[in-house]
This record gives sequence, C-alpha cells and structure tokens, in this order.
Amino acid sequence: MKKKISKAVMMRLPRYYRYLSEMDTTERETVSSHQLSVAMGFTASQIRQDLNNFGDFGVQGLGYNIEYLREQIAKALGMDRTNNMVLVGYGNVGNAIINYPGFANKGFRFKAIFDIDFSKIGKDIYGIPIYHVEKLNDYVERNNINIIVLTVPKTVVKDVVKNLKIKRKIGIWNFASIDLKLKDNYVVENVHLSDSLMRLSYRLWGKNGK
Amino acid sequence: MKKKISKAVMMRLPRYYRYLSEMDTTERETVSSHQLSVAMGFTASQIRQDLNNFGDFGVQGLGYNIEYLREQIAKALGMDRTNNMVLVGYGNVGNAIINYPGFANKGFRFKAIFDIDFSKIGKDIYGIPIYHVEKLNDYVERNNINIIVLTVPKTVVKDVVKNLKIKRKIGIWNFASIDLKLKDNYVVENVHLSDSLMRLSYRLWGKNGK
DNA sequence: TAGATTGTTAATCGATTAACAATC
DNA sequence: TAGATTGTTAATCGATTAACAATC
Repeated sequence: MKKKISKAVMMRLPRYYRYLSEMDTTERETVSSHQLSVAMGFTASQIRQDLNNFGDFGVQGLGYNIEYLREQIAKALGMDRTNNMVLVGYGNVGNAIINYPGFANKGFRFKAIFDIDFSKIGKDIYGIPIYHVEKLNDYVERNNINIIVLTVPKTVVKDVVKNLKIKRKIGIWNFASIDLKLKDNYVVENVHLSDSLMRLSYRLWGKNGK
Repeated sequence: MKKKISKAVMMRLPRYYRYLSEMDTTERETVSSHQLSVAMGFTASQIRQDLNNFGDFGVQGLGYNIEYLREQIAKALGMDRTNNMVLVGYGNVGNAIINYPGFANKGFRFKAIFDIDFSKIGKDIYGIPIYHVEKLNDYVERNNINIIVLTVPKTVVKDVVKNLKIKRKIGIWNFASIDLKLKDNYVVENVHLSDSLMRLSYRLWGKNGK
C-alpha cells in the first residue's frame, strides 16, 4: 500500500540509506526486517511499517532486496539526481564542508565558493573558484544551483540572505545557529551544532537523567 | 507540577535556550507563551505544556521571566557546570570545531587535542596542546575530561574507541557518519551531516514533497 | 476589580508495538 | 508442503492541540 511518507519515517530514511549502503551484497542479496532491526536498533515491526509506508519492497518469506531497497529509498529522498551547490563563507566551517568526504558520491557537487575576503577571492580550491559574495545571486540564477550552503558567521547570515532574489525552489543548508525565516520557495535545513552539544549535556547531567 | 522531561520536550529545550538567550531583557523582563510562539513557531499551548513539563516558571497574567526561565532550562540541560573536552583528530572538521564560537561561553572548554600526525604533535592551537592519540585514554582519566569529541575519519573511529577504557560516565560527540555501539557509561551523541543533507534533498525533491 | 496569561484537563492526532493472516 | 517473513489490522502509547478555570 502506498501513502504519504510520515514525518517520523522521513527522519529515519537517511539512516536506512546509510545502513543499506554499507551492507555487503556479494554474499547475500536480501535482508529481513529482523536482521535490520538488530543492526539498526529499531524494532522489526517498525521497520516493516516504515517500509510499507511508502512502497512495496519486501517479499514474504525472503525479506528485502538490499540493492533495490537502497535505490527506492534514494528515490524517495530525491537523491536520484545531481545537486549543484555553492558555499558561502570560506572560513573554518566552510573548509570542513568542502573537504567532507561522501557528498560528491551522492550527487552533491560544489560549483563555486563565495566570500568577502579579497585574499581568498580569485583563488580556487580543488578547482572550485572563489568569487566575491556580491556575485552570489547572479551566479545561482545562471548556473542552475539547487543548494546554497551557508557557513558564514551568524552576524552576517541575514545580510547574505537579504540579497537573494531567487524565485524557483532552492535549498539552504544553514550552519549558523539562527533560524532563518524566508519565503516558501527557500527550503531551509539547519545544522545547529550547539543544540546537539546541549543534548549531549542533558544526557550526561540533565535534571531527569535519561 | 513536576514530572520527567519527555523526549519530545528535551529535543526542543536547546531551541528554547537559544531564543531566550537572544532576548533583550533591558526593555521587558517577561515573555508570554504567545510571544514565544510567534518567535519560535510552536503553538502557545505547546509551549505552556513544555514548560510545565519540568517546572513551575510562569506567573498568571504576566508570563515567564526571561532570565529566570533561561537559567532553569540551562539547569535542566545540565549546563550549570563546566565541561572539560578533548578533541580527537585535528583535520578540517576538528579545526572547524576548535574555532567554533559559542562553546566556551556555555562552559565547554577544550583541554587538549589528539592526532597521529607527527607534524602536528607537540604544537598547540590557541594554547591547546596537541598530543599523540596513544595518550588519549590516560589523559582523559587523569584530567577529569567529560566529553571526547571525535573528528577522525570514519575508518579510524573504531580504533580510537577500542582503546578507551573509561569506567565513569563520559560523553562522546561523534562527527563520523557511523553509529557507535559502546558500553552504557559512554553517552554518544552523533552529528550526521550527510543525514541532514539528505533530509534537505527530501524536502526539495522527495517523492511525497512536503 | 478587570484583563491577561498561566496551569491543567480532556480531546485529538500521530507513531509505535503486537499479533497474525497472507504468501513467497 | 513447511518454514520464513512480509503486509496489515488492531491495540497501545505518547505528543499535540483546544479549551477554560485558576490566579496574578
């Protein structure tokens, strides 16, 4: 049965994708919900519910074809395509993201970097050119960019965002610890590092334990 | 009324903390659940439920005292203390974390860095010394370290973790896209950057749109 | 006192688990 | 056919929303 993917299931899909990607398909081609449950720490029941939530992938008595299931999840996540990205703010975080392995092989490609520092502008990093940030909007419009990665300091984010006049659907992957409020065609995904650290703190010392 | 903080509420606490920290308390000292709901994008009803979930902070007719509420949330998150941290793996991600602003002022302090690269070992970064990773376990035991930040490549994580023999409760903030399975005294918080990027992809192109 | 806003109960909604019939 | 394992329904659990009495 096919219905809308629920939010809880969507949040878990990247994890399924990761585990399935790491499975060795040379020995066995299928995996059962029980095997997955042991590896991933979900209940087998939840896994069957989840997968049934958006497609018919299993075969009774056999389980799920690992490779096929991985492909279907990739499709559901919209990862059966290339995403052209630009990075804004070539500081320490920007540098870490540009060098992060495992984006390119999932179809996420950096096309350009933007900064305000003239000592950086004009250079290129692994063939990715660095331009002045004032050229950002123009570049995004003309080069079919799908995702803008924001690694500028918190204080600058609003200025950068203010100058964006994109009309089509576009993703913003934001690393500043600020929640952006933008028009609906901007799809904002935040990475709040300090939120993550606070949750760790809670689990270590929080008033109600775990 | 005071009960155990539910998981959903705990996940939202860092966000409350962030918004309350950014509020200007020179003009007004209190904030109502309605005002918070507009700023944060939760319903006012949920905010009252959340805050009542772990304490009695509000005053009928007035709202919540911003400063006091922030302090109480910090306490609930276990942030009314200093955490001593070490970083393992001084690469691009490690460098980004060491330079990330806003950890120190929340009581998270880096005491040492560990790596295997002899061209780095012996140096120091802003006064934080870099040691060989074989000294990690010993250092953590002797220097009252609460949190180990793992910014080593995915392939090395298991080796690093294998050599840890800590018996007391300790946090692991893991940046490798691998789910660690450790003894119960290790509290593992993962930062899965590629999961976040996949969720952005879903919201842009996913099969069921948003 | 009157107005504002919380604290709290009840209703609704969504997510997870349990169980088993369907079927490979 | 017998065994394994999914798909799916029903039961349970938890989280959110709505409503309003309590109270500052």
